[in-house]
Amino acid sequence: MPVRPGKSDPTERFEKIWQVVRRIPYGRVSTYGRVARLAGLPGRSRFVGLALRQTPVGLSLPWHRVINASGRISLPKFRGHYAEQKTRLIAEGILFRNEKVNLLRYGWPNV
DNA sequence: AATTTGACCAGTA
DNA sequence: CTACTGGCCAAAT
Repeated sequence: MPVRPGKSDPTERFEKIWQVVRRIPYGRVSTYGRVARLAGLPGRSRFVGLALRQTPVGLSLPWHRVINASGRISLPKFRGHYAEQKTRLIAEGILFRNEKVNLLRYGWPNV
């Protein structure tokens, strides 16, 4: 029993985010803002980034399908998991053009 | 308890 | 295209 079920466990607040991310289809991407809205937390895109950073190992989540509203990967280019995220997206057939993804083509949901 | 941080975003210049 | 701003607000420090 890791944690007292109930309030002060922040992990619970992240679960709604994770549920939405899990629904992003293979070969498509979503944005922090869209995920926040679909999770019932409109305007709290930063919270999505936090939730993804806190993703437990073992929970296989398509975190790489979440990019920013500009179509770019929101990670430092020469640090972190930038390369891994890009590789995973390309492996799903998503094309990059100057480090950017066309959200009109790959964005989910459409609006 | 107070302050800073942040895998964001839309607007503006 | 880049750079900066104000808004956002829970989590982390």
